[in-house]
Formats: sequence, structure tokens, C-alpha cells
Amino acid sequence: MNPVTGKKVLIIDDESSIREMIAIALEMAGYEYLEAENIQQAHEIIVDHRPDLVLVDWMMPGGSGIELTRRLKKDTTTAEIPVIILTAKSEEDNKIQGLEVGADDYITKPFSPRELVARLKAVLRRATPQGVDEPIEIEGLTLDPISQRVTIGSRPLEMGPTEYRLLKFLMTHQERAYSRAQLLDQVWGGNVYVEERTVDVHIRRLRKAIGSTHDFLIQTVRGTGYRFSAKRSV
Amino acid sequence: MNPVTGKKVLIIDDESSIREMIAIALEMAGYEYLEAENIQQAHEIIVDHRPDLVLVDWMMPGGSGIELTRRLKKDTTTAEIPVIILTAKSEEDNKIQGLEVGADDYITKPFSPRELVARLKAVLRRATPQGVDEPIEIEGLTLDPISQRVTIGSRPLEMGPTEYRLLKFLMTHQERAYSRAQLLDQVWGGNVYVEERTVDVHIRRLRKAIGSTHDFLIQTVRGTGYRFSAKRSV
DNA sequence: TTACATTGTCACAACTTTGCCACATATTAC
DNA sequence: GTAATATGTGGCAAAGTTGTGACAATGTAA
Repeated sequence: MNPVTGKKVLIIDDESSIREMIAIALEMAGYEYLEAENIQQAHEIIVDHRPDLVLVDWMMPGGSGIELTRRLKKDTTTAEIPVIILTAKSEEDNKIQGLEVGADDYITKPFSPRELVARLKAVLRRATPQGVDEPIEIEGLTLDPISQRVTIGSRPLEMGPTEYRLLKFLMTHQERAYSRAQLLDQVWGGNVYVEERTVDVHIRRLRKAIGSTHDFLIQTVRGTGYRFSAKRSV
Repeated sequence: MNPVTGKKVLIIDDESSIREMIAIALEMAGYEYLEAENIQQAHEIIVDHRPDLVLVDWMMPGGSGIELTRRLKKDTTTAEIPVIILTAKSEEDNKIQGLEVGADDYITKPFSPRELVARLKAVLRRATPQGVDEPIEIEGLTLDPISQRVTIGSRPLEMGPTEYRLLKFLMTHQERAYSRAQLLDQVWGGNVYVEERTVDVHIRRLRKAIGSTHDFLIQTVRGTGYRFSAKRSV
């Protein structure tokens, strides 16, 4: 339905009914979520699961959302995780403080699920910066992450999104052998169940797309998996 | 401390005391400002001085801030100027309406100067710095930002404002693939709740307007979004 | 007011991609 | 050499993505 890239959102609120409401909205929008009902728990979860976004209530037992935000933004390992603060209308004057400690947005209660999801999307969009991805060129095979194109010379190659991601991964880690399991993990994403042999099929498609002149670049490592290498192997 | 921004902010409010208060806050933060006390005046100033941001009260004699916003956002020559709407707390439910007509943010009165400046900074940061208004010509397709016309050779193309902005964005960022979400963010504006599929529909309309001779310029990047490119992809 | 234009959504059509299977072929172990 | 194991290949059904026409809501101009 909505192909979100499996973003994980951590919901922190002491009222389980609110958590539930949010959880439903997130699920419908295709996000994964984690829940915490106090700050302590939240911290553990953040360290363990590294959510892509934190949604925290302003008023929380055991420390306010503000405090949590400040702590997250101070620590360079967590500073990049965007934070949205939920405030009740009456506490609204505090919202400035929220933005000041580094929250990325705030939402005043009551809010509609639609608004929530819209804000969340906007924040995530902004938080995922377009990397300054340089094109990768190996032996005349060029992959340009900006235009999302693969070319040999000026000939553009046709391939599906999965093959593209697979190739990008292999090219950015050339000269290194990966097992099918590792590739599934890196290219397909951790929590999908897919047969290992599926990797072979996609490698096949990649080789086909690249064509015989350059297919030596994708090498089979028997008993292990595959490797992208500019060095012709035997 | 605060590097001079040189940004011009237009303050529109009928109460001179509020204008004054805002003016002081802006001055301290290093912004230039202009003032208008009604919508008519505001329009003239916008045309004459091209402020970098407009700060308008919701309730205004001679037309509401909403109306002004709508008008600004509709006209492609002013659509890029960010607008922040000031609302009284009691009118707060209207904030959604404000965002819907394309305002970039809203601030509820009473607010602190600190909040004002914080929001303003955030909005300006987000605003897309628009380059010079030189015509862009690619493969015979010409977009002229001054006359706001798109032509192929001498044939003028018919399209709505949204398609125009979409095309302009894509043309000024050619050879780059954008997701639907990014396009919504850049072309529609950050906080509008619109379905991602709407982008497809507008792309469709654009392609239709451009016609089959040149529609190869707008390319679908499967699994991602779209790209404007002079290079034919097959 | 009426007529017209623009916009966002939807439903369905058209098209692609995906994962998996079954079988072919290659490589290794015994 | 044969069996066991690993990898290559073509094809297919299901799932997913994008294209398309129509519609209702809204705004605008006459």
C-alpha cells in the first residue's frame, strides 16, 4: 500500500490510550513503531533499536520530554534522530522551549491521525538529507546515485529497483565477498523473509542487464556468495 | 553572534503596536523589515520590494491574511515567498486552513519575540533559495520564469500553476531523481497534506501538456519517483 | 449568478518487478 | 566415475507500481 522504507518510530507517552491511537495511525501509514511509557524505558529503546524518529509527550513521569530531547540532541550518536513533541493546548506556551532544545516539530493535542502522519512524514523527509553521493565508476560501468542511473559509456542500463540497490551495494563495497545472507540483510533489509536463492536470481538479472562485456565484474565466490571486483578472476 | 542576514520581512497587521513589537524583535535579530497595515498596501509593497518573507495577521481590514496568502501562492511570481500567519488563540482551529492555502507556518498570539524569531528562522532555512530568473532551455523546451511561459519552439504550452511549478523545479534540477515526497515538499510546500499519488497525476498532466515529441524529458524512475533529463533513457 | 479552470482523489487498467520453483549445468568430495 | 552440493537459467503467478480517465470540490472570471 504505502511503501515506507520501514521507518521505525518510537512513541513515548504514559497514557496507553494515546500510544494506541498513535500506533494505529502509524501502522496504517506503513510505519513500524516501538513504545515506551517513561523516559527511562525510552532511553533503553533508543540505544537498542535506534528508531528513525521519536515522538514524545511533553509531560512525562520521570522526566519531561524536553529533557529527553535535550539529552538526545546533545549526544552526537543520537543527535540526528528527529524528535517531535506532543503538547496539550494549555501547555502551548512551552512549545518554544521545545523547539529551542532542538525538537524538530511539535504537535498540539488534540490532533488528527492525518495531521500526525503528515508532520511525521515532513520531518522524516527533511531529516533524510540527500547525501552528496558521487557517482561510482568502475571499468566503464557508472552508477550515479543522484540520477539513479547506471550506464556503460553512454548506454543506460535497464534494471529493477532491487537490482539497482544490489549493484550499488556491491559497487560501494567492491573487492569484498558477501554471503547471500549478508546481501539479503543489506539490500533487502533485515526483517524480510526471502529465500537465499533469490539472491542468485537477482545476480542473474544484474549480469544480464550489464551485459557480457562487463559481467566479469560480478563474480561468484563459490561456497560463499558474490563479489564485485574490477580484477578479472582466472 | 548573529550574522547579519539581510533578509527583508514584511509585517502586515493593522495594529501598529503589534507591528512595532515585531519590528523590534526583527531588528534585534538582524533582519530588515517593511510594514503594511492593510492588504492593499501589502500587495504594493510585495510587488515593489519583493520581501523574503511575509508575516501577516489572520484578521485584517480589507481582506484576511488567508486571502492574501492564497493570492500570493497562486501567483507563480510570488508563490515562493514564504508566509507566516499570525492567529489569535481563539481562532486556532483555523490554523489548518492557513496551512491549507499554502502558508508556511502559523504563530498563535500571544507569542514571545523569541518564538517569532525562531519560527521565522526555521521557515527561511527551509525556503528554497530561488536562483536568477533566467529562462531555462532544454531540448527545445523553454521555460521563462519572467513571462511564466513554457514553449516548444514557438508553440506555447498550456498548463496550470502547479504543473508550471513542478516543471520549473524539475528543470532547474535536471538529471536528478526525486521521490514523490520530495516533490511534494519542494513544489507543494512542506506542510500540505496531499496524497503522494497526486504527484503522478500532475506529472501526467505535464506530460500531456508537453506532448509526445518531448515527453521523454520527464522520466519515471521506478520505485522512486521522477526525473527530468535530456538523455533518453532507452 | 453561470461558465470555466484548477486541483486532489479515486478506481481501475496497464505494466513491471519480484520471489520462487524446477530443471540444467558446474564443481567438489568420495 | 558417481553422488552430493552449488550455482545458473527460464518461466510463471502474485504482488507491486505507475498510467489514465472521471469526478467532486473549490476557486475565479465573466
